[in-house]
Amino acid sequence: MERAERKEKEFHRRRTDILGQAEKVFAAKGFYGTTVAEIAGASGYAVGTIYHFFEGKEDLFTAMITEKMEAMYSEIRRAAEREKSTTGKIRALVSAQFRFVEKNREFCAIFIRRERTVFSEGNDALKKKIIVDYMDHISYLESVLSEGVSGGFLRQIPPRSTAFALAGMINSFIVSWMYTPGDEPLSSKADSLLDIFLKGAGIHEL
Amino acid sequence: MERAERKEKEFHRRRTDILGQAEKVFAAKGFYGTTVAEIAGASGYAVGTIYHFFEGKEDLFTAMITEKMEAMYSEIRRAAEREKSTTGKIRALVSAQFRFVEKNREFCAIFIRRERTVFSEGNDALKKKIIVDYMDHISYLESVLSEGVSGGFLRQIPPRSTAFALAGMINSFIVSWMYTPGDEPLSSKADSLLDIFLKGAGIHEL
Amino acid sequence: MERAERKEKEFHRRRTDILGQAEKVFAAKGFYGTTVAEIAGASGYAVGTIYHFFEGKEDLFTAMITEKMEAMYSEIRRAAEREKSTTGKIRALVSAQFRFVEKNREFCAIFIRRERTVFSEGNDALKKKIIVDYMDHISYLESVLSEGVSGGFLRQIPPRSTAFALAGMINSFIVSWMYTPGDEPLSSKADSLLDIFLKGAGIHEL
Amino acid sequence: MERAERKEKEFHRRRTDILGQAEKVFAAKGFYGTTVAEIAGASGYAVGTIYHFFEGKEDLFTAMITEKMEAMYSEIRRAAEREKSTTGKIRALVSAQFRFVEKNREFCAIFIRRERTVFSEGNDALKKKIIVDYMDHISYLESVLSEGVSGGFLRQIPPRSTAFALAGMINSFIVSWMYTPGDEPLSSKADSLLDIFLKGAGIHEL
DNA sequence: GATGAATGAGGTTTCATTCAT
DNA sequence: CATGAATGAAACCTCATTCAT
Repeated sequence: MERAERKEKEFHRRRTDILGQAEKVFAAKGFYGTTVAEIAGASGYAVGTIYHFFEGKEDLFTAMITEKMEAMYSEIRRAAEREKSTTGKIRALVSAQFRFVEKNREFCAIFIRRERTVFSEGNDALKKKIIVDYMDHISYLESVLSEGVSGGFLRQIPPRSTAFALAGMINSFIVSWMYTPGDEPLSSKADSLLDIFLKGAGIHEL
Repeated sequence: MERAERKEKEFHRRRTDILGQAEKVFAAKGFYGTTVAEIAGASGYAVGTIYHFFEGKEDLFTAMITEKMEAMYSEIRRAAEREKSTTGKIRALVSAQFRFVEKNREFCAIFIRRERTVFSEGNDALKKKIIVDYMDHISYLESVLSEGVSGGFLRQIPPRSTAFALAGMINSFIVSWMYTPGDEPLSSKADSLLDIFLKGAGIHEL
Repeated sequence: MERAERKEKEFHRRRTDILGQAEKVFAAKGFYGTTVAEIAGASGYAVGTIYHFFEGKEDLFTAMITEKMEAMYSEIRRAAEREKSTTGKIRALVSAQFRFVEKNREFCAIFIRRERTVFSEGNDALKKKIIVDYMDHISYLESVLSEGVSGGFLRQIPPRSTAFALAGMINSFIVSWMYTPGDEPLSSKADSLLDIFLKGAGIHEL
Repeated sequence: MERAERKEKEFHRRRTDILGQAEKVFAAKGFYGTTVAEIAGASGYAVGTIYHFFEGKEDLFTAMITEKMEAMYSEIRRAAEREKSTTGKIRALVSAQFRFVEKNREFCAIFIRRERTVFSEGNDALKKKIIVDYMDHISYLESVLSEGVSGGFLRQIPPRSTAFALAGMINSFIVSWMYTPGDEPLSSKADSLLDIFLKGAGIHEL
C-alpha cells in the first residue's frame, strides 16, 4: 500500500497548498471579492482542479477557516497545559495567541473580519462552527480561571464573566496591533495585558 | 419656504425609512447576501426609488453604518460627559454602550460582523472610516482614563493600553450577550464589567 | 381670440426653445447618450413639461430632425429657384447647403451621424422620412440637371446618376470640413467643387 | 505544439463566427437596439461565452467594425496596386469598393449609419479610428490622383479636393444602391461614375 | 486525474414615462 | 399647466460550477 499512501500524501500536500494560497487571496479581497479563478491562479492549478479538492468556494473557505481556527485554539490550549500555575497558564495562553497572530496575520485579518455572513440559504454552518468553537474556547478559559479561584489565586467572580473579559482584552490588543502599523511585536504587550487583567486599572488602598 | 421645508422633511423621513429597513435585511443576510430588490421590497418602494435616495447599494450600506455608528459614539460620549468623576464616566460609558446595543441589536449584528470587505476597487472608504472612528473612540477613552490617572484614581499604566483593554472587555460582553440567547439584559452586566476592569481578576494581599 | 392666439404663440416659442436645446445635447451625446432629464435641464423645464410638448424622447428627436431637415432642403431649393441658368442654380444650391452647414454645425453633426437606428419595434418612421426626403432632394437635383441637359449646358448623362454624384461630392466636402479643424469657411470650397463637378478631373484634349 | 495551434484556430473560428452573427444583428437593429443576449442567441452561444471572446458589447462592436473596415480599405488598395495607369487604378478602386459593398451589405448598412455615438465616458476610440482610417484612405486616393496629375493625365486641381470629390461620389452611389431596391448590381454603375468623375457633367467646347 | 471553455442565473443600475400634487 | 418623485422593465456583465477532452 505504499503507492496509495504516497498518493494520499500528495493529495494532502496539494490541498494544503491551495488552502494556503486561498488564505492570502481571501485576506486581501474578502470572501465575496475573491473569485475561484484567482485562487486557482494563485495556487497554480486549474479551476476545475480546485473542485477535486473542495466541493465549492464556500467549502474551501470553510475548510480554511475551520482548520486554522482549530489549530489556533489547540495551540493555545497546548501552551496553557504545559504550565502548572494558574497565572502561568494565563500568561502562556495570552502569549501563545499573540504568537499565533504574529505568524498568521493574513488568516487573522480574515478571522477578525468575521466574514461568515449567511451563505447560501440558511447555510450558517460556518457561522455556527465559529461561535461554537469560540464558546468552547471561552469555556476552556473559564475552567482555567475556575481553578485559579478555587486555588485562591483569583477573586471570587463568576469565572464566565472573567473569561469573557480576558478574551475581550486579548482580542482588543490584537485588533490594536493589526490596525496600528507600529513595529513592536504584539508579544511584547502580553505583560501589560496580564497586569491589567490581574490587578485591574483602579487603585486599591491597603 | 414652508413648501420646500416640508418636502425636505418628507425626503428625510423616507430616507430614514429605507435606512431602517435596510438595516434589518443587512443584519439578516449580510451585505452581499442582500439584494437591492429586497431592500426595496422591505421598505415598500420600487427598486428605482432606492436610487433617488442613495447612489447605489454600497452608498446605502455606508450611509447606514456611518450614521448609526456616529450616533452610537456620540451617545456614549454624551453619557460620559454628564458625569463628574472618572469612575462615574466609565460607568456611564459602559452603560450607554450597553443600552445602545440593546436598542440596536440588528445594527450591532452587522457592525460586529465588521463587514467592510474590500468594495469596488480600492473603495475602502467605509473601512477606513470605521477604523478612524474606532480609534477616535479609543482616544476618547484614553483621555477619560488619563484624567483618572492624574486624579489618582487609576493606576499609572499607559492609558492607551488600558483604553484598549476596556474597549475589548465591553465588546466581549456585547458579543457574549448577542450570541447567548439568555434573557437577562446586557445592562445588568455593567457592574460586573466595571468590577473586573477596576479591581482586576487577581487577589491583592493587603 | 387675442388670448388664445398669444397662448398658441407662447406654446410654439417654448417648443422651439426645447428643440434648440435638445439639438445641442443630442449633437454632443447622441440619441442614446442623451437623457430626457438632460434636455429638460438644458432647456430650463421640468421633465414632465417636456411631455406636454412631445410624446416622448423619440418624438422629440424626430421633430427636431424633421423640422430642421425640411428647413435645410427648402432653403437650398429657394436659393436655387432664385437663379435662372442651370449653372447658376447649381452654384446657388451648393452655396446654400454650405452656408446652412456652417450655421448649423450641431444639427449637421447629428444628421451626418445618421442616427436613425431602428427605434422601438419597427418604428422606422424617421428613417423612412429621412430617406424619402433625401430622395426627393435628389429628384429635385435631377430636375435641375435635366433642364441643363435639355438646354445643352450639360452632357447627356442619365441625370439621376449625375444628381447622386453631385450630392455625394457636396456631402463629402461637408464631412471633410467638419472633421478637419481648419478655419477656412466651407463656402470657400464651393467653386472648387463646381469646377470638378462640371469639368471633371480628367484632361480633355481639344 | 500541434494541440495549442489547433486550439488557437478553434478560438479564432468561433470568434469570427460570433463577429459574423453580430454583424447581422447590429445591421438590423443598430448598436443600442441590439442586446448581447440576441447576439449570443444568434451565434448559438450562451451570453457568458460571448464574454470569453470580447470584453463587452462595445468591444465586440468595435472589433467587428475595425476588422471589416480595415479589410475593406486594404482590399481596395490591393486592387488599385495591381494596376499601372492612373485611370486603371481609379477604376480598380471604384470596382473593388463596389464589389465589397455587394458582398457585405450588412456591414455597410452599419458602417454607413456611422453609429459611433459617444460610448462610455470619452471612449471615442472607435470614432477616432474610423475617422483616422477614413482620412488615411483619402490620403491614399490623393496619392493616386497626384500621380495622375504629374503624369499629365489629370487636371491641375488640388488632389485632396479631388480625392474628397471621388470618395463622395463613390459613397453616394453606394447609398443610392443600398436604399433603392433595384436589382442591378452596383458594379454596373462603376463606368458611369468614372465617366462623370473624369469628364465632369458640363459640356466642354472644343 | 487535470483542465479550462462553456454555461446561465442572478445582481446592480439606468432611465423613459406617468401622475398626484 | 407645470412639476419631479416614483416606477419597473430591461440591459449588461460576473462568476461559481460543470463536463468533455
